[in-house]
Amino acid sequence: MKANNDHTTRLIKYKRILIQLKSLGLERVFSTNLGDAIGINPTLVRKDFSRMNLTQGNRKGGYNINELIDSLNSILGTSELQDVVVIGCGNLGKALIKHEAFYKEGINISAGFDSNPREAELNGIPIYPMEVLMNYVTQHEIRVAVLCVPAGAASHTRDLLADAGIQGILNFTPVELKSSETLRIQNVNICLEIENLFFQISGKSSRVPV
Amino acid sequence: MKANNDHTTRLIKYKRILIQLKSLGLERVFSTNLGDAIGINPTLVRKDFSRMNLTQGNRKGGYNINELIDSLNSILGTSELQDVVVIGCGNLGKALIKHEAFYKEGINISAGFDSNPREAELNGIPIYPMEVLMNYVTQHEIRVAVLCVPAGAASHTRDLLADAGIQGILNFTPVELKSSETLRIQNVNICLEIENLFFQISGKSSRVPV
DNA sequence: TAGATTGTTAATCGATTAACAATC
DNA sequence: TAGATTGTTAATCGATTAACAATC
Repeated sequence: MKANNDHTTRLIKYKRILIQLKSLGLERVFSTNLGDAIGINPTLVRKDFSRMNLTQGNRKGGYNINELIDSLNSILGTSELQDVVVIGCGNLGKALIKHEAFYKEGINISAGFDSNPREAELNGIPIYPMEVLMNYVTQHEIRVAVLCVPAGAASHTRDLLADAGIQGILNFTPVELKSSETLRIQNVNICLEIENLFFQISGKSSRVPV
Repeated sequence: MKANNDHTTRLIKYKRILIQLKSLGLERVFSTNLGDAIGINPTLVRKDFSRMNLTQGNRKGGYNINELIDSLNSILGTSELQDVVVIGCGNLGKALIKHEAFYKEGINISAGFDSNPREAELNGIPIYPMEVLMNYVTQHEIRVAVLCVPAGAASHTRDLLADAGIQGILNFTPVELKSSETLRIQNVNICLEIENLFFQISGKSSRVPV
């Protein structure tokens, strides 16, 4: 599970680096280059490629960047726009809706939902009341939601989303939600990350024996 | 590194669960309870406690919650407010500054910085131009920054923060920054997490052999 | 050809878990 | 005491890395 996740994350990173290298005019790349770029051992790069069955490297000239990008696209899914909805349009939800950088990276926020919408749209993206969520999600075949509701509403909203047929949630609430068979959850706990940072830099972390 | 990170994350989670259990009136807790709560094996809970040298469980009655919280506090650092600054006051930066939930969890946003501030304060939190960053950070002994600048400014701002003596960065830009000896970086790449979710639910992830 | 890089097997490393004696 | 739970050692598991034959 965790491993698979790490593995996937690396594949996505390879793809991004490759697109950048391509835009710089490069045509071929070595496992060492990719390893350097994402901070891992080149052997692991080759192992990753081998694991995804694209044994297409040339034992002299490395990998063809275009072919590699194609392979990664076919494995990771298209590089076209992927629709998500934002649930909870408070400060954070609104910021994500207005955040233009997502679009550039292939993510399209198709609508926002709020139990009590203060505006009808933001940057041209419609904001609907929660009541129409189920309908909207079904009609537009939305599979992924970004959860930005207050902590108190997290668990209840998770269930709503599950009922509506959502399959993946990026969870920004401080309530840690657990993945199930049909609903995959990625928790982003900002406070926990900050607390973690404070601990790491406190020097106390080295006291914990390895 | 990764391991240590996971270990720390678990310690923080224990602490939070324990505080909640305490607020419910509980006084003692078993390793099984904590394991259930954060979704891990109870042996790992005991191992974690053992690793941090608080062998204080009672072989019949489990652990005393108060003692456990005290121990965790002394290891993780105080539970008092911890000051951070937000760098980059665009949509996301502003949202974090206005996000009141941080305060409840012991995190105090002490100021915001922007290369071109549009307002002097938000929710009573002052917004300063980048020029005064170094001075402010030194004077207020700020050690952790939350980075919300545009992708193009990420790397440059990282260097600025390092020069100013910042020791930890929570990085919300899509540019993956690397930790150094003196500057620890926690990357939160929203687009990557979403892309990961889409892959996980696509069913293709199971094609990748384990 | 000689040199370089891949793909893959075997070795290592570290984290998690099982098992169980200690003991409350 | 008998039963239950801890603390810790040994076993397992999986991910990463080293080594190296294959080959361009």
